[in-house]
Amino acid sequence: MARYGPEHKEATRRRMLETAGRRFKSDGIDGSGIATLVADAGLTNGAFYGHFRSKDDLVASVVAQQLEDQVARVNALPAGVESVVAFLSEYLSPTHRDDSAGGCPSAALLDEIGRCDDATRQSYTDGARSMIEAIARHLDDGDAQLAKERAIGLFTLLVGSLQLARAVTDRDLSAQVLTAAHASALAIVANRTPATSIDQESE
Amino acid sequence: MARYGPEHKEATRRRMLETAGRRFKSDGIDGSGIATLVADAGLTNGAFYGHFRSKDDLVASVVAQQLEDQVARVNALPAGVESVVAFLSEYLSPTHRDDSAGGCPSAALLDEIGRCDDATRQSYTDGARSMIEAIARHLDDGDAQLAKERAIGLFTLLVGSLQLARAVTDRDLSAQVLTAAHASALAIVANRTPATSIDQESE
DNA sequence: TGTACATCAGTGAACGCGCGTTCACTGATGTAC
DNA sequence: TGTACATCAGTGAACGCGCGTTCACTGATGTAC
Repeated sequence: MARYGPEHKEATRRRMLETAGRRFKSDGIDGSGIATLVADAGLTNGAFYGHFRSKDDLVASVVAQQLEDQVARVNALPAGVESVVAFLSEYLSPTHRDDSAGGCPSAALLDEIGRCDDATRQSYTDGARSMIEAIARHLDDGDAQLAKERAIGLFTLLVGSLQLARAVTDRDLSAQVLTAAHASALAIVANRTPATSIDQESE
Repeated sequence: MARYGPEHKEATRRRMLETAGRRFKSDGIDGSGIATLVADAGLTNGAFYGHFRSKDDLVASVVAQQLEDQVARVNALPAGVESVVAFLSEYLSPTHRDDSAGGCPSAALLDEIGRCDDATRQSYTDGARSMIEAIARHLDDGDAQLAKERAIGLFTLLVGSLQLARAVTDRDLSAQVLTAAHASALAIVANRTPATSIDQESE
C-alpha cells in the first residue's frame, strides 16, 4: 500500500488500540481473535505484527490506554464531591450498563486481567493507582489516607455492581442493583471512619 | 470400565462439577479446555459427553453449583450482623485473595459470566438472587427493602475489591485494597439511608 | 453352579475449525542522478 | 524533467496447535437360563 509520512503508522496503531479496546470490552480478551481485531481497524491479519510484538503485547498496551483515557476523564471533572456524585450516577446508569464496548475497562475485564501476564497486570496496576488517586483527590477533605480508602471502596463498588447488573438476566433485578449501588456509594463517600489499624499485609 | 451402581455416574458428575469449578475459577472459562477439565476428574475426553450435552451445559451447571454452595455457606452463618462482619473479614483476607480456585465464583468469573449464553446467565441470576436474600436476611433490622439494598452494595463491593486485589501486581496496594474495602463494607452495613425513589428502571 | 448375553461408563483416535504467528510478496511513494 | 532504485505499511497464504465434538470400541459387571 501507499507510503505515508511518519505519523501514519502511529495513527494506525492508535486506531488498533481503540478498536481492540472496544472489542476486548464487549467480547473479552480470550474471546477476541487477531483476525477480528485487525479487521476492526480495516487491516488484514499480517499487518498486526508490524505494530505489536504479540497478542499479549497488544493486551498490555490496550489496558494501559483504556485506563489512561478513563483517568483523564475523571481528572477533567470539576473539583469537589458534587462532581464525583454526578459521575456515580452516570457510571451506574442503564446506558453505561448496556454499553460494555464503550464503557469502563475494569467493569468489562477486571477478572480476566487478573489472569493475564505480568506486563498487562503491571499496566493495569499503574492505571488503577492513578484512578484511585484521581478519585481520592475529589474526596479529600483533609485526611488524605481516609480519602484514598474511600476512593478504593467507591471504585470497587462501582466495578462490581456494573458487572452484576450486566451478568443478571432479570432487568428488574439489574435496575435494583444500579439503584442499590448508588445508595451504597453515597454511604462510602460520606464515611468518616478509617480502616482499623490491624494491618492485613502481615498475613 | 467396570459397571457400577446407579450412584456411581452421579458421583462422577459431581466430581466433574467440583473440579471444573476450581479450574474455571483459576484459569477462566475460555481458558479451560475440555481435555483438561475431564483429566482433572480422572477421566479421558470422550467421557465428557456422557455427563454434559456441551461445554456450555457444563458451564451453566458449574455456575449453579458454585453459587448454591456459597449461598449454603452464608445461610449456615449464625443470625445477626456480627456474623456478617466476621464473614467480611474472611472474604477480604489475603488467604481468599490468593485462592481463586477455592474462592468466590463471582470474584473469579463475574465479567466472563456476563458474556456467557442465556442458560448460564440465568443460572447465575438465580444464584445471585439467593445470595442477596441470604445476606439481606442477616442485615434486616426492620426495613427489608433497605436490607436488600445494603446486601447488594455489600456483595458487589466484596466482589469488585477481591478482583482488584488479585489483578494488581503491587502487594502493598493489594493489601490496601483489602483494608479499604473492609472499611467501606462497614459503612454500607451501617448505612440507614435508602436509595432515592428516582427509578432507574424507567430508562 | 456354569455359560451366554445385555448393559453402559469410560476409552482414545479422529473430525473440522479458528487460534496466534510467520513470511515472501506487493505497490505507492520519496529519493538519487 | 525522466528514469531506476530503496523504502516499508500492508497483503494474504500458510504453519502447527489446541479447541469442542463425535464415534466405534472396550471390558467389567449383572442377569437369564
